[in-house]
Amino acid sequence: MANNPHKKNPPEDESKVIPLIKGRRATSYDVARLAGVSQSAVSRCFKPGSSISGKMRERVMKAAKELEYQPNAIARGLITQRSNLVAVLVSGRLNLYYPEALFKITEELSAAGLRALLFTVENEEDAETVIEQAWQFQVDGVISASHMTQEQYQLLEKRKIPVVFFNRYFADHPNTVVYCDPSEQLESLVAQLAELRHKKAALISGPVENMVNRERVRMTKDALARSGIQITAETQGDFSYESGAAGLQSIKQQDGDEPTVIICVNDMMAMGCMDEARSVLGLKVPEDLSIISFDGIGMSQFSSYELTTIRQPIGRMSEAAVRMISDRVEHPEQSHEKRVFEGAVIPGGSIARART
Amino acid sequence: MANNPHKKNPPEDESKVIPLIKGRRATSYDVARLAGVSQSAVSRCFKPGSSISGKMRERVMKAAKELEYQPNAIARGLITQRSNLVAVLVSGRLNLYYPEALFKITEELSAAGLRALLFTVENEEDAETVIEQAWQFQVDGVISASHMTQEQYQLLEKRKIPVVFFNRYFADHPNTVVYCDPSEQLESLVAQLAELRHKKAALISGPVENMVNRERVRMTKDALARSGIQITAETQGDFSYESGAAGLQSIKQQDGDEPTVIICVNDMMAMGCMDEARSVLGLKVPEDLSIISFDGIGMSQFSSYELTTIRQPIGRMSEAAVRMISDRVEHPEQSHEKRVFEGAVIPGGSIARART
DNA sequence: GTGAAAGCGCTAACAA
DNA sequence: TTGTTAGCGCTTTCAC
Repeated sequence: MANNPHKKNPPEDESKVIPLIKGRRATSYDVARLAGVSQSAVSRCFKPGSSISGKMRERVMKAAKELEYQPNAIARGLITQRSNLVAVLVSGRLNLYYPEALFKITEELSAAGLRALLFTVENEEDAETVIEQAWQFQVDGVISASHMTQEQYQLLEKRKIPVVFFNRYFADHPNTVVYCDPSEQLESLVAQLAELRHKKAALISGPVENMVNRERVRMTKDALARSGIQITAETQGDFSYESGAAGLQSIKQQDGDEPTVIICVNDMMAMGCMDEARSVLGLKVPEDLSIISFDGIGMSQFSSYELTTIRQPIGRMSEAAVRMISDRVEHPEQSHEKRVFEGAVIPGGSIARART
Repeated sequence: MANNPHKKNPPEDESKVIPLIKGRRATSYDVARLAGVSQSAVSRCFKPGSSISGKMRERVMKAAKELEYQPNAIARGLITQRSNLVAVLVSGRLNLYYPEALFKITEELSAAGLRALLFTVENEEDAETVIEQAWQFQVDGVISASHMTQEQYQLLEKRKIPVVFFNRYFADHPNTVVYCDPSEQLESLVAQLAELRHKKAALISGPVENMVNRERVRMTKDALARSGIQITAETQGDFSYESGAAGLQSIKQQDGDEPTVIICVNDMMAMGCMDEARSVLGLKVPEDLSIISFDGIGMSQFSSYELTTIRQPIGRMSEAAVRMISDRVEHPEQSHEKRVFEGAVIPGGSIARART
């Protein structure tokens, strides 16, 4: 080990003191030496709530400023067993709705004194390696807005790493979750469709392994059944714009009665669907065809679309997720909690009275 | 310090050995003890390229697997002076084009054995605190796709933290940059406009402090001048959809001849502009009004828009940024480099012969 | 309130 | 090839 400036402060063995050579980062020892105090005093100055005299604090801070000293968070993490790092797992592709949540989560984490270690997860193997990476980096917690198997979750549990799920959860396993339940709003939206004389609907769903998709499909079918609206066609997309467009084509090619309304599991597909209806099939939306969907992403309200959709309160959900993860980091044995937010209907302009 | 299982392996002072109590994370000492080897042997097994016998490796790996041991990256970072962390600075709001780059960068970093520590930066003060945070966490490097003052950059330089700028740089200071220069493509696009008989253009620019904006404005004016197209109106937006719509209104209210083409500094504003033209002003695009812009974000090609725009090769740029940052981490004294990518015209369908 | 000393879990120089 | 040893920069008892 080349340059070891310290270990025991005074008596100063001048021959061994490395005088902050160029480029070397100042350590608490350097500050202590300059201020003429012990290293532990320096440490205390940078720990909020330590008992320290004003005079001491002043001296130390002056020296610290002079040396541009900032405590080394890595070293601190090593001893406190707290990295202040939170792994944030998102799936990069699909769904342009996650960026909004991601940025909000990052900001909130920052405000809570935590840093976001970002991981993109596209599939199960990714999740596997990401979990190992996060573990190696001693993350204090995980916020997962991406796919994860139950085994992977249990591994994290076993390792006592708190996890908060964002818009997904395991029904048969206790876990901490922030979630949006749009069922009430869907109910009223579907009732509205019934009033508008819609009798036949088509459904464009998302990836079957995706929980948000499954839930939305389930509640849509329930609501439609209750309102006496029949599903005449159903097709599966992958949440993307293109798959929404393709979905409409597939519906048109299916036998059975023409639907008067298309229900898309997310906005992105609804936009694809709407564009396809207008520019390829020459249909007017909403006059010839109504469309509703879920998410309420920003672009769904651009005037080309003005989707009638059910918005998730992304901001509050992100805030809640961060609150929950920092609570769980502080109190690991705390019981699980599920925070469910309601959706909100954005009236938009993509529904109208059914063509008869 | 409650549980200290080690310091010196054999002779095993059984009274002091803590037998991996529940929940305690296995350390290299635990593995060493179980495998009956020295702790440093364990360390070597996890360092690629260490000289170690097959037999030893096998024994150690078996024990490691049994204890689910993974090296502690934080502790490793403390001694190697390499955190393997790279700060990624993005500006959250505005511009939905950054998410694409962000996810790509994260993936590439991951492939290079580096982790992305994500920071959102909205203004100069944010940048200030973010830089301090990054410094505390001993990041090996910074990829900045957000605002940063020259002083802030110099601070990072002084601290010997390599920085790669994404789509921005300081002209009067050496720095490492990945950049997209769309001027050639713009030249040909403007020539095309001239052929289409456009004589009067309006410009919707972005925030003046933004470099990409300034560059695009400059080269647009140059190109227009060379092609003999006059700028009859100019207005400033903030890169957002809404400001694009407002920009068009502002242009319409300005005195002077009606422009036949609007040039927007990014796609998002162009989309707002197009929607405003169509749905509020009742204009047909491109028949009544042509629009061109910059970026080539995914949604610019949705059939509602089909913008004629100049795409940035985000994927290659992200890849380059990561390559450059890991090079600079490895070789800090290496000279600066600027990698400039060309744009690519997406023909789209938002330009036509000028109305006369 | 302050300082001395003991590590957090790891790597790496050195010796064997 | 393997083990011993000395720290990386910090926090935290424990005396004083």
